[in-house]
Amino acid sequence: MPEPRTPQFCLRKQPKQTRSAELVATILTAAVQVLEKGGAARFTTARVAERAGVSIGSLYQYFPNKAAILFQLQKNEWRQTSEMLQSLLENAQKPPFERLRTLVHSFIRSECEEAGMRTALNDAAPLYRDAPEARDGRAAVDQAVRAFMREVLPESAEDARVSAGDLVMTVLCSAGKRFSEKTRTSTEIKVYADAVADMYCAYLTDLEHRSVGILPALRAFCY
Amino acid sequence: MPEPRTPQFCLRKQPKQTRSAELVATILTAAVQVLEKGGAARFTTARVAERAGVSIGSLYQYFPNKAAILFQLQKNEWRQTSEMLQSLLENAQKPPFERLRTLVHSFIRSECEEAGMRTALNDAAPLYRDAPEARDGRAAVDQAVRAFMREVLPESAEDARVSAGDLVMTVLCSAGKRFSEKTRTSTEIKVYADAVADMYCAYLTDLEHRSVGILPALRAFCY
Amino acid sequence: MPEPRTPQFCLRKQPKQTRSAELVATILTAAVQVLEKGGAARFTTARVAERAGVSIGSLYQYFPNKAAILFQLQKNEWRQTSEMLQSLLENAQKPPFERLRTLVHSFIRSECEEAGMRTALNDAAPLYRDAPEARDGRAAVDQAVRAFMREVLPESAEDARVSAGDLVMTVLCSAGKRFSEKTRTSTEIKVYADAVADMYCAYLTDLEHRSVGILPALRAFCY
Amino acid sequence: MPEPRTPQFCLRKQPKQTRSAELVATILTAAVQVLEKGGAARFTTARVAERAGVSIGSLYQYFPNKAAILFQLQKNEWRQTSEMLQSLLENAQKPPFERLRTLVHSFIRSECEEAGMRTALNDAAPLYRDAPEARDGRAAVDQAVRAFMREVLPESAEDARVSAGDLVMTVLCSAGKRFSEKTRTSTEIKVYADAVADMYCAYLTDLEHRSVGILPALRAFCY
DNA sequence: AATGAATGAGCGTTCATTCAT
DNA sequence: AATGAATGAACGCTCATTCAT
Repeated sequence: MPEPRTPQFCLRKQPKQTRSAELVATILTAAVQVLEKGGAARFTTARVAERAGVSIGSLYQYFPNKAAILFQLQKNEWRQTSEMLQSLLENAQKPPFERLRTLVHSFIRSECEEAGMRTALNDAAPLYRDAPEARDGRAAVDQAVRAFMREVLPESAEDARVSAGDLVMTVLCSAGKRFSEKTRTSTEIKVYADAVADMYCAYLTDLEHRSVGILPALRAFCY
Repeated sequence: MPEPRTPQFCLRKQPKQTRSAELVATILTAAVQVLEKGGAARFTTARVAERAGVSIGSLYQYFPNKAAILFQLQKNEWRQTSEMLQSLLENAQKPPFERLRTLVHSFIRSECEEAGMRTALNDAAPLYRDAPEARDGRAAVDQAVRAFMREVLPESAEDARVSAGDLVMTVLCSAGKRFSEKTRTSTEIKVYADAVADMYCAYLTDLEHRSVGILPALRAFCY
Repeated sequence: MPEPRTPQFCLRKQPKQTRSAELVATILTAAVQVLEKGGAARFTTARVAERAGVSIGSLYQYFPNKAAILFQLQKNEWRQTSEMLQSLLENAQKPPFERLRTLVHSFIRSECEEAGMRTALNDAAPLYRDAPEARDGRAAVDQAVRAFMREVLPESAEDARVSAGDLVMTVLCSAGKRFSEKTRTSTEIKVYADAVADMYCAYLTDLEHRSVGILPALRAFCY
Repeated sequence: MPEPRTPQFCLRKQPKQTRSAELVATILTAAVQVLEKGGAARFTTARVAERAGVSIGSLYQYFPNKAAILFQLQKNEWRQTSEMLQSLLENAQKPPFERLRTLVHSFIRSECEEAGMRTALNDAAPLYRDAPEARDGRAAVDQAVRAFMREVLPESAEDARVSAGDLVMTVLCSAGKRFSEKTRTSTEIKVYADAVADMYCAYLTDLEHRSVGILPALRAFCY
């Protein structure tokens, strides 16, 4: 069994002590600022350390390399987004499509709000993209999405539901990222989010109807 | 008199002579190989020159800087895709939605085929992203898309058509890019492309019906 | 918010610690040697670092760029010359013209002593010439010169004194530089310095006499 | 007898044919323009050739290297200046000191007029400075100066005259160069040139008087 | 634990000069 | 004679990472 290569992207030590945890937080905050200010190209460990008011040596005591900092940033983004999506999807108070619409709006708005940082983080993606831990964050969201899809597509086959859920999430992420590349007004965001939500609703409605055989005629139109 | 900022991303000399054109082609081919082999991070002018069997000086006689090479690669990609999309959209033989479906399939398949190079090219985007010439390639496609939308949404308002066309293209591009990040089997591609096409068809159908007032009931389902 | 153009010609860190100060001194000494040995054309950061027995990275930790090294050298020259000129001008023991003569001798001798380095430094001037800090060194000397001129030309108008002082200094600098371009014997130096001093004395004497109206006849000789 | 190292600074071929002579002239004119436009740092053979509308190959057929072009430029400057100085010095119509004053004015004005080019040429001096032919241009002027000095200092010893002449010329050149480093108004030029001329007149007058023993008292003032 | 000075491989780019055509 | 494509050594400079203190 080959020894796993040590310096990956994970934290060097689990910061149990409060002191350490604070330091990590400070560094990550500084990293965000550096990323926002100068973009991925100007993101250097020296700048992060300076901004954090910490020596480079200390920085390297908690992060094995530059990529690890960026990866941690990305993980935090994912966790945050993930929590938002979950809470919106599980809110049983509202009808499913209304929840979906809200989710689209929230997601896209949040993408636009931190566009600068996200673009920079995205530019830096090549540095941490290969991390195996990268997809761990998705599990929780995936589960919530699947549960949601069972509500919306009760009659469809399970694999159809899974793939529909994947498509919805993939499109949301990618289109959100693309859309937020430019600065957007509040109105632009609303219009775009509504269009995406409309598309989702039409798609999911159609999908369900097809599986229960209600609209064969409509489907024929596609060919 | 402010010095004209000559060296942007355009070619240094229009290669009129066959000799020059060949050299440019050789360099671009080498660039693709370097990009595929080592990704954006290992893409250096020296490596490109070496791979092309050309001195670094010769390389710089045709390209003003590294970004220009990448930009030229991107432009070629764009042109190629653009031509494909146009020819598929304008093919009046098939019904619109079938054309759309074919287009989605072709686009996503082509994205997946050169995934490695495209990903690397995308990683390098920060280097040429700000080029003013970057959006010139879209004009032709945009026009074809608008014409197509007039076929599909004859009753809708013009601005609704434009925004629907934008959404369709944005989603296609971004979702295609995202999807092709991983290696995909032919089946995965088909399933995914069908799902996207289904989504588009449902969306556009719904959009048109709404504007002619046929399906108010279906829309109510969304809330 | 325009990025503050940090890296000019000043030192990157004020070398507070002895360690740093020593390193800076080592680098500057090496720079002088490189300059003397190979002239401005062969003055490269790599050579300076190598000669200083220091990595190129270390060099750049203290100097933001090549020009900064040369500029520092120039500043040191200026400071040294400046101190010499001041002390000679203010020495109230000797009569003014004797002080002036001593000054000319000292200045020209010192120019000739380090001629090689000074010529090279001068050749490199285009690199740092535009520095705003370049003229700060002159203030102290200017003041001393003005005070001296008040002794020598007590009856002349203030602006005449200022312009006479400027002329004397300009001529001294430029003629000294030109003269020291070739290797000179001690005798040549003495002869030349005496000639310059004679010229100054004659000029200043004449100037003062003219303003007090003593020698109108002598002036007539000029036309 | 060792074969003289071929590629020095002289022209590659004496351009006997009109065609060649024209080409050389074209190149030199272009060189001046390149020098004026971009300074010494941007002075490249490629730019000169392009500006001259000539291939680099042709350029190298007439000039063995870059330095040779600059050297030729410098020689032309010298010849031009030289002719001006000679004609002014030899003009027997006016009294000597008036000629000298005119000369100073003309010289400094001409230095200021082409300041940009001259500064650039000076910056490039390290490239051609070592040419042995460099001092040939001075012979004619030196002779004219010596003749002039015999007029002004008829009673002085020959070597005193020579060294006075040298001083006058050295100071004129160097002070002119220094003075013309900044852009100057017509008034500034006049004031400065008059000051220099005054200095010369006072100096030469004093020198002559000293050698004929007229002003021992004045001389005493110097010590 | 914390520091930050030191390292040096590596990068993008220029330009004087040559030489096959 | 004229061309201009080709060369490649050399440059200035950055920055992730280490390690002696």
